[in-house]
Amino acid sequence: MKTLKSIIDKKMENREFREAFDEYEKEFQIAQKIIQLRKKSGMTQSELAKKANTSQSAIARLESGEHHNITLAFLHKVCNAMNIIPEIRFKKTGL
Amino acid sequence: MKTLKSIIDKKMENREFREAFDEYEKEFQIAQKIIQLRKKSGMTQSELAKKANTSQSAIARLESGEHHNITLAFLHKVCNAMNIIPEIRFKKTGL
DNA sequence: GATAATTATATCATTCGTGATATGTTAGCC
DNA sequence: GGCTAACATATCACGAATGATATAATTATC
Repeated sequence: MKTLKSIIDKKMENREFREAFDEYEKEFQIAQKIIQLRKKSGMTQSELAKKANTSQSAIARLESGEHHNITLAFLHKVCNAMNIIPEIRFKKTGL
Repeated sequence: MKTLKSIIDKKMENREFREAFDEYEKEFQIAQKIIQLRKKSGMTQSELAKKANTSQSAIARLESGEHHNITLAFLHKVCNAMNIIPEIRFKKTGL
């Protein structure tokens, strides 16, 4: 029986796919976190955009998690508008 | 007497300058960390570049800390080549 | 000091993220 | 239903990061 999991597991054996998937997941997590933080601060996308000197569409794009190539400058800018500081830590992988 | 610190402190009163400075410092920290991790793994810039599918000049640029607009994708790529995962955490500022 | 290895800097083309605007979609409210 | 607010999506110009290459500068080794 071909479950979705079995298909993904098979794909995961491929290094490129695995890395792309992991990266995508991380960006998605960032997107989710941004949404969470924005709602907690009680702002709409437009309000946050204005405070961060950007556009509502840019915020929507960030929160969509589709583009996994955001710049650190942009992330900082958005976070600053929410009184948040994004910190980066470097951890060893399992390998 | 005009010390360097007094001049910087004065500039720090300006919001834009302060944010730019803070951001610059963070990028510089990332750059330093990358250098540290690369040396610990015993690779040259060229070796790391090859492993990360980029160029030696790109690694040098990253490590120089001059460009504070690196993309997360690029950071991930370089880190992956060192078996490192960059994690992002969101912290509240003092305000 | 010469030579080689490593890193820094410069330049250019290309790709891609961002800003901006407009428009589509959805959900809630009257 | 119509209306409004909030969010999603599309498109385009522009600027900036990246890839690539070459070359200068630095460091290490002899």
